[in-house]
Amino acid sequence: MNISDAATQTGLPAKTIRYYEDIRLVTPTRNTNGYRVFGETELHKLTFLARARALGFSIEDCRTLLALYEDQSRASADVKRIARTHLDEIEAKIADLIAMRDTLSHLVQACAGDDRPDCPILKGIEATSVRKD
Amino acid sequence: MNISDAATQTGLPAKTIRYYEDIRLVTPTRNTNGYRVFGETELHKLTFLARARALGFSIEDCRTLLALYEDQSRASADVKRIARTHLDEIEAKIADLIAMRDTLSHLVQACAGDDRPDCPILKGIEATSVRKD
DNA sequence: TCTTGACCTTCCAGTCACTGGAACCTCTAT
DNA sequence: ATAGAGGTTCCAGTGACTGGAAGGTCAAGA
Repeated sequence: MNISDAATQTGLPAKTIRYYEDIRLVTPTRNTNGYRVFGETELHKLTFLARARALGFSIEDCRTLLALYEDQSRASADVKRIARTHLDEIEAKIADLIAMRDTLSHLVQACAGDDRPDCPILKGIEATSVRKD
Repeated sequence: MNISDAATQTGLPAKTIRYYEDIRLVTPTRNTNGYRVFGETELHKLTFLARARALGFSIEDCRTLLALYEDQSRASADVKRIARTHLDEIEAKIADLIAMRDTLSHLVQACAGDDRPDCPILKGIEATSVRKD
């Protein structure tokens, strides 16, 4: 299977797959013509990577998770610790964004949005800081 | 006022302030010794930037907002449009993160997290895609 | 006066995870 | 034979800083 088929199968851009080989996340073999060949194993790994990335795991987390995925004698505690940490980071980001949204949506609502210069949004940026509970 | 005082006043790292000068967001004057001098105007601008950045506006949005902030004959509609667009992006990010969180927290809950290899998280990454409502 | 240490300066490189583009090679169909 | 769709490598750029090296400047104390 060539790279563009692998891209279609996994939903990853071909560029990204090449990048993943570059940083040694996958190791496709090569044809006599130099083209990458993706077998079932590499395709599985790419799919795993695509989904782990969609869950927001960093590349380095993905590398570790992939190693655990392939290690039949892993401890699930190792996986859970990584996932738990990542989950906490996601929660923190959500909280940050909600604080931003709340501040900003108040300001947007207060702004007439006409051709006059008076603007509660600019005043708000001048005066307010983002509240984190 | 020297850069470290400006940093303290605004809460921005000195490095960041230098960077903001580099990309022409602020234009402090210079002392005879070459040190940057921050007057009231530049300090105001830095404070405005720090707060706009805390609300998640991009640097380019900040540049535009700053120009509007300084323009006494602005139309508040211009400000509102930028803020509204940004607000939509924040909402989208929140939705993405909540989808990730929901998927991931289910997987974490299902995982025993002991020394056995059986792991619903890895299985979940293998099988599940992130649901966006 | 000299020295110490805390400032300040510039410039270069690195971060993260790709992405775009140039220049070139290979395969398939007409 | 040629056109077009694939493939390859390599280099540079993204956003918004951040770290670090190498060196200039200043105020206080011995």
